[in-house]
Amino acid sequence: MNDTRNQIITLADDFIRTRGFNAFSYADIAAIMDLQKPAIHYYFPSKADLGISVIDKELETITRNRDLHHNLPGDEQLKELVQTFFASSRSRKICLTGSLTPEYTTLPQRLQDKVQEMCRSILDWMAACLEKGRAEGRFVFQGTPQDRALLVMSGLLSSLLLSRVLGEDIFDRMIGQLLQDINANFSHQYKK
Amino acid sequence: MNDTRNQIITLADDFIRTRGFNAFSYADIAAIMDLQKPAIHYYFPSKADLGISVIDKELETITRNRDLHHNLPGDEQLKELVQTFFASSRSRKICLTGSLTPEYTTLPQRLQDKVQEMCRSILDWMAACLEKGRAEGRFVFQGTPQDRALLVMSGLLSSLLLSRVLGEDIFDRMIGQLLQDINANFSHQYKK
DNA sequence: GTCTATATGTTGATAGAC
DNA sequence: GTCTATCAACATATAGAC
Repeated sequence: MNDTRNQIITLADDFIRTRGFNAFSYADIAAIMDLQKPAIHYYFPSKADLGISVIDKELETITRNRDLHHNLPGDEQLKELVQTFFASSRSRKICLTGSLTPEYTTLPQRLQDKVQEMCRSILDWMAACLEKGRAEGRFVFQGTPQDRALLVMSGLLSSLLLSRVLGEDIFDRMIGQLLQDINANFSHQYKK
Repeated sequence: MNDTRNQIITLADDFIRTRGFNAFSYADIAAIMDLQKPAIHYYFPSKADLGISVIDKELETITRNRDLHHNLPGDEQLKELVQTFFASSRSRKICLTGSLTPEYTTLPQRLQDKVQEMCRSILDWMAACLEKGRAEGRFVFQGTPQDRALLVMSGLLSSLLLSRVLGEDIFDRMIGQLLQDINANFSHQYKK
C-alpha cells in the first residue's frame, strides 16, 4: 500500500542523487510515472515535503542497518557501509549529503534542518563503527572516532563526486588509501 | 579596463560558491550591478560562457600561485592552499569543485569539460606539493602523492560543505586531523 | 555598451470537477 | 486519487533602438 507515494519518493531520491534537488521538477517525476503534476502535489504539497520524506526514508535505512549489524565487529559494519557507496559509484550516483549540502543555503529551512539531522546521524554511525573497531584491534588510527568519522565521510562523499568527473577508478584509489590509513584489512573486499 | 566584465565574473563566482550554478540567474547579477539582464548577455551570451570564464579565472589563480610559491618547501606551499580554504570556510563559501561536481550531470558539455580540467589542475598541484614535501622530509604518508592528493582535496572540499551545516569548528577538526595524518607541522598555523 | 521589449519555456503551486 | 485548467513568477535568450 501507499505504492504511489513510495514510488514518488524513490524517483525523487534518484533525481537528487543524479542531478541535485534544484535540478529536478514535479514534471520530471510525473512524466516517468505517467501521472499529472497535481497528483504528486496530492502526496507532497510542497517540494520541501518531498525532500524531507526522501531524507526520512534514508534515516530509516540507516537505523535499520545499524540495528541489523550492531553485533558485527566494527570493521565489518564499516565494510557494509562502504559497499553501499561502491554500488552508488557504479551507478554514477552521489550520496544525499554530497548532493544536498552544496545547495544547503538555497533549501527551505525545514529541509535544511533535515539535512543537518541526516549528517549527524551518518557521522554518529561511522564514529560508532570506528570506535568499536579500534577497541577490537581491527582499526588503528590517531584522534577521536568522531574526527576520524568526518574524514571517512569526507572520503566516501568526495569519491562519488570525483569519480563521476575523473573516472570510476578514482573510487578504488581513494577508498583503498582511506582504509589503509586506518589499517582496515578489507580494502579489496568491499565490491559486491 | 573590462571592469564590468570582471565584476560579473566575480559576482558569478560568489553565487556559485554560495548557492550553486543552477540556483542563480542573470537577474541576480543584474540587480546587484544595477544593470539590465541583456547587458550581462552582451559579455556572456550563454550561462555556460559565464561558468567557463569563472573557472578560467580560477585556473589562472592556480597557475599564478604555483609559479609564485614554486621554490617554497612543499608543506609551506600546501599551507598557502589550506589558508585559502580556511578563508572560504570563514565566509561560508564552498569551493568551485564542491559546488560544480554535484551538479555535473546538469551542466552543458563545454562546462563539464572545464570542471574536469579544473579538478585535474588542482589535484596536480596538490600532488606536486605532497611529493616535494615528502622528499624534503616535511611530510610522512603512505601511497602515491596522487592518491594522497585525492584525500587532501576530499578533506578540504568536504570540510567546507560540512562546516556550513554543522558549524565552523568542523573545519579545524577535519583539517587538523588531515594534516596530522601526513605529519605536517603547521596544523595550527593556517589561520590568517 | 546598455537599453526596452519580447519570445519561449519551465517552475512550484492551487482551484475545482470527476 | 487523479484530472483539466490555470496561475504568477522566473528562467535563458534574442531583436533591435539608442
